[in-house]
Amino acid sequence: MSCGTRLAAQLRERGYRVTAQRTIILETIAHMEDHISAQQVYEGARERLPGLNLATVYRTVESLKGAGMINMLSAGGEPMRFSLCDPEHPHSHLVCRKCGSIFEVEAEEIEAFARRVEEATSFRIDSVHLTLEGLCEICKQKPSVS
Amino acid sequence: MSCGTRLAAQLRERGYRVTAQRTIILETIAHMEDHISAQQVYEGARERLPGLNLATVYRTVESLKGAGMINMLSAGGEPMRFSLCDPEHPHSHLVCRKCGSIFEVEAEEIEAFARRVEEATSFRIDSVHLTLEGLCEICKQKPSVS
DNA sequence: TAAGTTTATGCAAATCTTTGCAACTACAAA
DNA sequence: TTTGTAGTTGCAAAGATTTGCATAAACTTA
Repeated sequence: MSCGTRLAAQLRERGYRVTAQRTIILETIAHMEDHISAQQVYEGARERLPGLNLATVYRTVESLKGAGMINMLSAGGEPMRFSLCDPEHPHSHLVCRKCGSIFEVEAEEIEAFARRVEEATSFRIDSVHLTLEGLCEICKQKPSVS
Repeated sequence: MSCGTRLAAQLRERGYRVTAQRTIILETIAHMEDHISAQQVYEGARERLPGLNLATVYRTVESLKGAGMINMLSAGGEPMRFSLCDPEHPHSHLVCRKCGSIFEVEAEEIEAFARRVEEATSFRIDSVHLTLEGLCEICKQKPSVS
């Protein structure tokens, strides 16, 4: 079973229709190393699906997030970025608000926290999103605020 | 010492200049009950400072976040919302992705997690942001995806 | 308190993201 | 297969957010 097929099955399983757009957008995100922006997803996916529209990219990532298949990350000021979910290794993001670099941090205990909240409230939580913002080692050297 | 004066002192202390715009925007956010959008901050603040520009609101909330004085919350799809920080009661947000309702959840342990990450890495973390997205009690009744 | 330096603001334009609507397509059921 | 229905997409327009640049204001130092 190919990577694309598996992802498609997962999509369908969660009640979403499997379309060429969704499949290709998902694969585009899956194959990129880093967290990528809507524009990058658009450009990458369009090589395989020329008629693709940017609005569809936005709507699709929204659906994919709803299906719990991707993560969305909005680092202060910068446009939103996406990456494939890895349920085995939940992680949070460490973002430098000066240079924009992004690091991933293991965060299983955050998942545990979410499960406790889920039990304590009547919510069904299907997406956990922790971002730690600050200054990276390099940027914190130089003072200057703004 | 009035509320505004205290906030202004806090701003200056952290290296930011105290301007009428910043003071009024901060007070506007402080006096609102809920998390409010840029547009609402703009409208509220403009009653006291008619010449105010929306771009200034955006730049100011960015600074205020940098100063650790406000929280920013982007609930799936909806525009960004802001609220005053309460260092005594760090909290995370529980957002329903269907009806958009927002609840606050105590989250001191998340702060503790951030402090550990800060020790383990070379980052200086000055803003912690946890959002739990899902379906609230009411919305999780009705099935239907999209 | 006046001058000088640096940062913040307003304005307009650019970018990023969402939305309304009509045409299209996936999937279920016949 | 064919048909019916509901969910998706493309397109264009609207809405949200950021940015460049010239001017104005805040803070520092004398």
